[in-house]
Amino acid sequence: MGRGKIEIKRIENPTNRQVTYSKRRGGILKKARELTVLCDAEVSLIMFSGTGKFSEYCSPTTSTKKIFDRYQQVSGINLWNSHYEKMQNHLNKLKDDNNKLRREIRQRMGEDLNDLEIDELRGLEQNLDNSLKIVRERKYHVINTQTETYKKKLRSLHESHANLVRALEGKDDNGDCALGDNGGPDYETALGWANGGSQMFAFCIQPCQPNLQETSYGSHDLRLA
Amino acid sequence: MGRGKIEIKRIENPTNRQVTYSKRRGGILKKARELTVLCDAEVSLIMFSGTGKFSEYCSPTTSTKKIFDRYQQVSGINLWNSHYEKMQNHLNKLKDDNNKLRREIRQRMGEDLNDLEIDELRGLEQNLDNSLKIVRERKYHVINTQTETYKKKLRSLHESHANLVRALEGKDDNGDCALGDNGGPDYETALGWANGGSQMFAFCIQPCQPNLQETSYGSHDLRLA
DNA sequence: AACTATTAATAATT
DNA sequence: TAATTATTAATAGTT
Repeated sequence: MGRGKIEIKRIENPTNRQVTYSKRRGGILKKARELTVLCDAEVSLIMFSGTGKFSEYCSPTTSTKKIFDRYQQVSGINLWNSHYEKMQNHLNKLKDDNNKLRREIRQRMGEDLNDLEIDELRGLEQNLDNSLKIVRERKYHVINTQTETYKKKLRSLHESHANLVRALEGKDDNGDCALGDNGGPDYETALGWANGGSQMFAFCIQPCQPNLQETSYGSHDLRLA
Repeated sequence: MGRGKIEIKRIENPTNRQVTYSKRRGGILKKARELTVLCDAEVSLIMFSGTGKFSEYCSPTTSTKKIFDRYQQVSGINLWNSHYEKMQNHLNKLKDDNNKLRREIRQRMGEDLNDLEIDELRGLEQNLDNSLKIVRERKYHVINTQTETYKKKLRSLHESHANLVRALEGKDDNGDCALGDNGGPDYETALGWANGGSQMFAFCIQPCQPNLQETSYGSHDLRLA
């Protein structure tokens, strides 16, 4: 298509080459646009001339980035991987670790036991038994500590109350009370005991089927009970 | 260029559209090739038809990835960043999950209990207790199943032995024995019992401090004991 | 950059 | 679905 047929090989004359590039660039861009419109295709065309001049076309329904993403999906070539191979490996390792950890937790919850050999089962049993003892001990320790705290507060409250009664008995029968913020044991703190107490003794009530979710050990359910 | 001029607008007939796509795709690919050779340009052409069919051309002196990299340099649009960020976020989430899972396992092993509230402790205790029961049950089930298998094998062995003795008593005192592969209970299988047996009764010996590593529940240590 | 002779692409048809 | 062909579109060489 021109004044004569040409061989498809590099045009040696630089000026000619540049001119031809310019003309054909226009042509192929037009073709890309037409293909997009006529056939509602999505096209990305990127060109660099021999001198490094950059041109592109991208169908208006999409973006170069989207085309790239799609290109990867379809071609199976992951362009990011080479860039971020280490990260990808790290990611895969973490995923794998997570799966293993989840499996261990499931097994520690009595699920997924079918694959375990007898000695693995024995090990798990032994381990759970041991852990249970430690947790139980810790629980009693916490309960004792809290109980001690509440006892002290209660004692302090009693004392304070006794002082109050004594003070009132020493005064006239007028309802006015001179007691202000004297830095002594306050009622608010002492009353906090009521909440702590309900938690403290709640351990007697235990649901038949603990609803373990995430790492809450079903405490929310218990708290509501 | 055809039997008639056409308007550049979407071809409504799907078959026609598909045919035109196919033809023009070939045309534009050829144009891209020619531009590459004639003007030593670098060209990347990616096309998706309306039905999702994917085609591409890339100048042989380069690669799609190189074109993308160059495209970014020239256009200033960073195509990797958003991906990098996504990956980074994913990575962080996985790390976080990982830590939570590890913490849960530590707590299920009786470690790291200091941060737990009393009701969380109670939940954990309850959960461990429950899990222990399930694991124990499963262990007994496995032991029983194995025991039954070994019992059957033993019985079969005894029978086979008795038959052998009877056969020998009925024959002359010559050492020759006519017993061949008669498909009866074999000694190999029966002898396998010895190994199984050592595992079977090993559950009486339990180490004081189970060495839990990975998901092995210290079974390797036990196996060596 | 514009022109035009010529080839190349392709729309309609088979 | 794949060839054929009449026609338009692209463009090589020229101005």
